[in-house]
Amino acid sequence: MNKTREQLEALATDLVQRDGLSSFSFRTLADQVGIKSASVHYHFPAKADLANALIEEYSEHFRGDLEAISQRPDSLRVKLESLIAIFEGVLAENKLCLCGALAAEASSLDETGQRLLRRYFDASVTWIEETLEAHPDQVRTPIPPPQLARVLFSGLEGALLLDRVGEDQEHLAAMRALVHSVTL
Amino acid sequence: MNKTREQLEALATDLVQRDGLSSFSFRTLADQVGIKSASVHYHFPAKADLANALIEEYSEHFRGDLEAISQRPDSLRVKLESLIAIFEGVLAENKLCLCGALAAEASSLDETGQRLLRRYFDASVTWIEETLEAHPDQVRTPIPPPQLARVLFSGLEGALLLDRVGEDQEHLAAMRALVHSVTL
DNA sequence: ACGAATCTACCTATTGATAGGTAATATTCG
DNA sequence: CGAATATTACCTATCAATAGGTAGATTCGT
Repeated sequence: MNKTREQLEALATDLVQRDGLSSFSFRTLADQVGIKSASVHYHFPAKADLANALIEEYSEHFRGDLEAISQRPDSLRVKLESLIAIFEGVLAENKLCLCGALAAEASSLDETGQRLLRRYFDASVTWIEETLEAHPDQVRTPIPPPQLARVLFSGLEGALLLDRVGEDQEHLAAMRALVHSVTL
Repeated sequence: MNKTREQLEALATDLVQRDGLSSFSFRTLADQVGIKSASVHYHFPAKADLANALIEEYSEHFRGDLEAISQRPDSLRVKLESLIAIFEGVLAENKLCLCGALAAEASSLDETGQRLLRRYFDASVTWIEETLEAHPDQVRTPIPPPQLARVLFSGLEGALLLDRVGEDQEHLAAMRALVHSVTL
């Protein structure tokens, strides 16, 4: 049905994750999808609207992935490893987290976009926090869940950033070591 | 003597750390420094050359800060806290790490720029690693220094990214908690 | 027939970059 | 020393390309 809009979003998401929001134009998108740039403006009046749509879609999708992990009857360690696996998958495609990429370019977003970004980070950290609190017996560190959750999520975002310019996946691997040491 | 070039570099560094490399043009720089955009090209033939100069300067400066920390007769914990303080200073100015910001936009760099970025991250991680190894008795975690160093540095880079879009400094604060728990 | 989607055909502003020139400051060498 | 020669640090003027964006006509599915 709304195939064009979906194609545009998919393409734009990919490009943002690879090279950032300012690495492509409406013409880039139009050409690849096979329409004219004016038609892209029909779907997304301005570039900030496009960015906001991408953040919402990405957040929703990520939220779904996290819920899927929650549903499984795994140990805390396995759940956190599944979270890391998501980031490893992104890295395998030579991409960044969409929201991480946009956070570095936050001034190109409007107020709504920045709020959406904040909500994404908040939701992610909160999920980790709740996951930690759901398995209090499997946490093996004096760091309280709220702080540990923040260390884990910013660690993952940073590791993705560093591992992409680096040669191997040292940083995400180190995050695995951290998870291993703080879980039973 | 080379005041113009230095002004251009200082201004460009600031702008990259705030909004990324594509947030400003040679004209932006020229106007603020009071010369013509063509004259900016005299100092930096292309934008990638400017980026490379910025990375080199930033890396050198950061390297100096790290060496200053090494020189001081502090405990491991205090040394790592001094490292965090550097990042807190950057956040206080509403900026990102220059190299972190550029890493999100790595495709606008040339091969040299990407190598310089890699070298910056490598050097930083290596410094942490060596600092940890210099105080083996003060490390209180089973995570080996190489991995711990990577967790710490990607954590700091990520925390900066997240805390800047967020309202407070939750993530850098959490990094402090981590350092507190892994050092004696 | 109607509205959603796309088109043609623009516009204005800006981008990074180049060519060619100029005045002042250094450097080199008879 | 002092004349010849570079070099530094700018300038004006201009380029083709691209940016995001708009107005209004047209096509297409239901």
